[in-house]
Amino acid sequence: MAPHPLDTPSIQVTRDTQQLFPGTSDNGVLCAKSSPASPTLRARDCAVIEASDCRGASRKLRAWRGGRSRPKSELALSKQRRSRRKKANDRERNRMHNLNSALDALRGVLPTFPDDAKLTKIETLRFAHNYIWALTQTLRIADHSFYGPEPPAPPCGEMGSPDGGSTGDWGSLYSPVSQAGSLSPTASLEELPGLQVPSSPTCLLPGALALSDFL
DNA sequence: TAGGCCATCTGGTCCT
DNA sequence: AGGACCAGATGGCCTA
Repeated sequence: MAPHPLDTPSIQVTRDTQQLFPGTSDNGVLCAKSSPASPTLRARDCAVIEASDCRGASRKLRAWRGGRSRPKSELALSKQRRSRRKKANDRERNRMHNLNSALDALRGVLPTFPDDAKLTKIETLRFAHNYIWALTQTLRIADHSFYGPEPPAPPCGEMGSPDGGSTGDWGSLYSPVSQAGSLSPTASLEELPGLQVPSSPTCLLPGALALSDFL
């Protein structure tokens, strides 16, 4: 298990240590970023902050200068901005590491074929969604078969995914719809651990669904 | 070599 | 004021 980023604060000498907030020009014009930036960044960042240029620029400028507090030197401001950005970068890095850890945990409970195959992020999310949906349907069918024909199964048209049916971009009525099946295992649905496919899938699991259909 | 995936940096926005 | 979250940009790595 990889060390948690929070436990081991990452000390990375990256671009940010070299070119973060190059500072201001002599006349006090703030040029926020000099690294290769997007056109939008170029348009909005390395511009002279003037009221006529930016929305609420005067307010930003006042805030940037420290509001009503004692004005700081340009050097101090530059140091402060650099420090804040570095801390923000660290937090963002940790946040993404946590997100990836959660994603790894999710991968850990999802069956993959072969076992060491690693799903991408989007595949993991789609697979998890559809896998949960399939398990839910399996439980529902199992209940029906155990307690008899009643209560009657809802019409197929009312069976949506676990999120209430309004799946949006996640899928349609039949949730296991392949949207990006880059992983192409040949295993059938019956091979999914803990997933017992009814002998008569009827409308729930039409046809022979492959694992790739869950992605 | 093009395309996909990913990590990281960054500025903006919202919230506490 | 500062943190969380988000989306855009960028560069690196890998594979077909």
